Amino acid sequence: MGHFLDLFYTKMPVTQSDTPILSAWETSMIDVFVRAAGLIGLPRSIGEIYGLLFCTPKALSFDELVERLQISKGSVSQGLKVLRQLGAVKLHYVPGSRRDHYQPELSMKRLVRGFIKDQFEPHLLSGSQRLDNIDALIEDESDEASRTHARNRLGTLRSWQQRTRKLMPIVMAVLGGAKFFDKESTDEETII
Amino acid sequence: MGHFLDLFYTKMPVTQSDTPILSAWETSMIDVFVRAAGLIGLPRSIGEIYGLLFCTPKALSFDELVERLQISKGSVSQGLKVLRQLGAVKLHYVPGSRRDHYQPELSMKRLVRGFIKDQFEPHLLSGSQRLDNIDALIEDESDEASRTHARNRLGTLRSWQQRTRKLMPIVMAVLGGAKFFDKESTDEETII
DNA sequence: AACTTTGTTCAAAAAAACTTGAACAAAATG
DNA sequence: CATTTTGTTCAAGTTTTTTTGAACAAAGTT
Repeated sequence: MGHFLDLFYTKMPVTQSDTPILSAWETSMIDVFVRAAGLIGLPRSIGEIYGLLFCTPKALSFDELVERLQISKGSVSQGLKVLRQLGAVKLHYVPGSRRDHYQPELSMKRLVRGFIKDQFEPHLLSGSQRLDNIDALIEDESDEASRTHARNRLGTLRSWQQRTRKLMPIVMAVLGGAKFFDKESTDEETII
Repeated sequence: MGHFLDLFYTKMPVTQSDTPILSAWETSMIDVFVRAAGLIGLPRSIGEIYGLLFCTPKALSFDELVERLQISKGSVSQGLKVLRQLGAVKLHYVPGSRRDHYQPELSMKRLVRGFIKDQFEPHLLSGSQRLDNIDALIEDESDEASRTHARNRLGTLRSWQQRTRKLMPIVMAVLGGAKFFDKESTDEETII
C-alpha cells in the first residue's frame, strides 16, 4: 500500500527515463534475432534475449535482461533455460557479483549443433520407431496390391530419413572443419 | 430447404459408416507427416493432406480429402494452396472428371528445394537488407568503442548469413546430383 | 535465525495460430 | 440463362502457445 502523502506528489510515469533502454541499432539487431527465432520455431522472447546478449560487449545478468528488454522475469528465466539447453548462451563468472551472467555462443557451428542435437535428433530417433510400427501395421492390410504399395511408400520414407541423417554431419563439416560420428562405419572420421 | 417429407424419414447419422475412413497404417503414416509438418512450422492440416496423398496410390480430389480426413473445406483449400506453392503436390488430370486431382511430390530433393525457395530464401534476402540498415544505424552510436564492437558483431552476422547461403547448394547436391547456381562465381556448376 | 538477494515455477491472462463454415465466385451443364 | 458443381475467401470460433506476475525455494548476509 502506498504512503498517504503519495496523493500530494506527482507520480513518475511507469515508463522508464527518456534515455531509451535500447539504441536504434540494438533494436534492429534484436529484431533480426526475433525473426530468426520465429523461423526455427522459437518464441520471440528467446530471440530478444539472445539478441541483446549478442549486441552487448559484456556479459549481462538476469536483471539486466529483464530491465533492458522490458519483459517479465518468468520469460527471461524460461528463455535462458532453453538457451542454456541449446548451448546458445554460456554462464560467465563475474567476480564480486552473486548473480549469474550470460554471454552468447558466437560459433555458428556450435549453435547449429546445439539446435540439431536438441530439436532434431530426438525426432529422427522416435521417427525410426514409428516407421517400424507402420511396417507391422501394413501387414494387417487385407489387399495384397495395397500392401505392396504401402511397403513402397514406407521405403521412400525410410530413404528420406536416412538421407537426412547423412546430411547432418556434412552440414556440420561445412560449418567449420569437424569431427563427427558416422553411423554407417561406426568410426570417428575427420571431414574438411 | 429440405423436402417436407424429410420429417418422416429416419435421418442417417452425421458420422460416417462403420468402416473406418483411414486404415491403421494410414493413420500412423499420416501422423508421421503431421509431426514432420510441425517440425518445420507447418500446420497439422497440411501434414494430414500431404500424408494422405502420400499413402494413396491414386490421385485424390478435393472432396476425397475433405471426407477422408474429416476436416473442413476451408482447411483443405488453404492447405492445398500452400502445398502447391511449395511444389509438394502436383495437379493430376483425371479424364472425365471436372475436379482437380492431386498427387504428392515424391522427390525429397524437390520437396526440400521448394521449402527452401519458399520459406527460407525470402528471409535471407530481406535479412541482407536489414543488415545494411543496421550498418547505417551503428554510425549514430556516439561512443567509438561501442561502434567498433557493433561493427564486429554485424560482421559475425554477415558471415553467418554467407555460410548459410553457401550451405544451400551443398545440401541440394547431397540430396541427389544437382546443378546449382553459385553466387560467387556467377557460373553454373555441377556437383556430384 | 531473520532478512535479503537471486532466480524458478506455474496458474491464469493474453496473444497468436489454426480451423471452421457460410457466403461467394467461376465455370460447366442442362 | 438458370442451375449445379467445384473450389476460394474470410470473419468468427477454437485451440495452442507464449507471457505475465505472484508465490515459492535456495542460498547468501547481517
